[in-house]
Amino acid sequence: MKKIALKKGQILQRKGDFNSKVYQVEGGLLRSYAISDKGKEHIYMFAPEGWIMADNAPPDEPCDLFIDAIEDSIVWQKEKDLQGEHDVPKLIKRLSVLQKRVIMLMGASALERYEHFLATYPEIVQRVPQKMIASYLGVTPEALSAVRRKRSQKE
Amino acid sequence: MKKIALKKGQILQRKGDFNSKVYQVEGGLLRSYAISDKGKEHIYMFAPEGWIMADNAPPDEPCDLFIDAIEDSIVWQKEKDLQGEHDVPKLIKRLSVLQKRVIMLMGASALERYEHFLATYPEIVQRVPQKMIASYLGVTPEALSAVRRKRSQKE
DNA sequence: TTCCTTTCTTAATCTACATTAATGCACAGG
DNA sequence: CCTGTGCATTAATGTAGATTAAGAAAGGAA
Repeated sequence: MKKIALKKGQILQRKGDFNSKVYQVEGGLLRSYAISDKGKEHIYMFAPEGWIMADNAPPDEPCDLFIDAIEDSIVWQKEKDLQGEHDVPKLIKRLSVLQKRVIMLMGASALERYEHFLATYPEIVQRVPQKMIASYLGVTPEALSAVRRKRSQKE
Repeated sequence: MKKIALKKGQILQRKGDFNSKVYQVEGGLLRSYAISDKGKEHIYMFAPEGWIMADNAPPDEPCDLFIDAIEDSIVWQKEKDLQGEHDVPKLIKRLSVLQKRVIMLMGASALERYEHFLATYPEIVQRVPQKMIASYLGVTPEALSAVRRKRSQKE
């Protein structure tokens, strides 16, 4: 277990790395993202203080995600120990959350995705640039801007 | 561990059930699906013989998915034992697959999704009605029909 | 401060997919 | 056998969101 201090923008893990670690965020804000074959960046998740960030790849396979710091951050790096005190209920909870996200992605409009983001990450809306929120939602910054305009008109 | 014989169309699990089970498919074909608040059906996965089918909900939470039989089927029903011989590497593998699917869903066109489906389930294309494939891909049957037409023209 | 780069927003146009509707087919029940 | 019901396909029209382009606002480095 190792403590790591990160500068904003610093990369913690690259796609293709083996033996990816688990990061417990003590302060700051991380993101993980994939880069498609067309070169587009898709943010997979955010992790503010108190959250866990990890690629879900098995340790014998290369990981799929990049992880970097959106703000200066402090994280604890842990090994993914296969055996041992692996918290099975926590793994199942992760599966459940992912499953819900898949279901959501299949049916939801840009507006609904934005509402879902707000519900999932209420504390970080102000700390993340719009274009990253758009990337997380899977829409363009222009589309997100339109969604926000419509929302603010209604209230 | 209990053996269950299912008729085509028979429902094995409903959304909202607690303590959902794990099903090992010995023969036939199952599907799991969600129904959105607008009443639309989204197929989450298929499970032909040899596959495992389960909702990923923790046992203390209601599950999200319906499971039913696309063909007459035989399945083994197992409890989700929290403790005990839970296969952690297998759980991690499931996470990894789900993560890849999320990334795919965020960036892929209807054509790409169809290619992905063919790669994932090569053995069942003939056994599943088009409209269910469309539902799995998150597009309408009409859109799938157009994709298939384009593909066949090219080759 | 000034300059430069990046981000956000607005608007015009384009495109993939949804919706609606009509038609042809297959198969199940009488 | 006829007749209904559901499925697949095609074509038309509609629409959410992508793309392109331009200008305004915000942040960093000298």
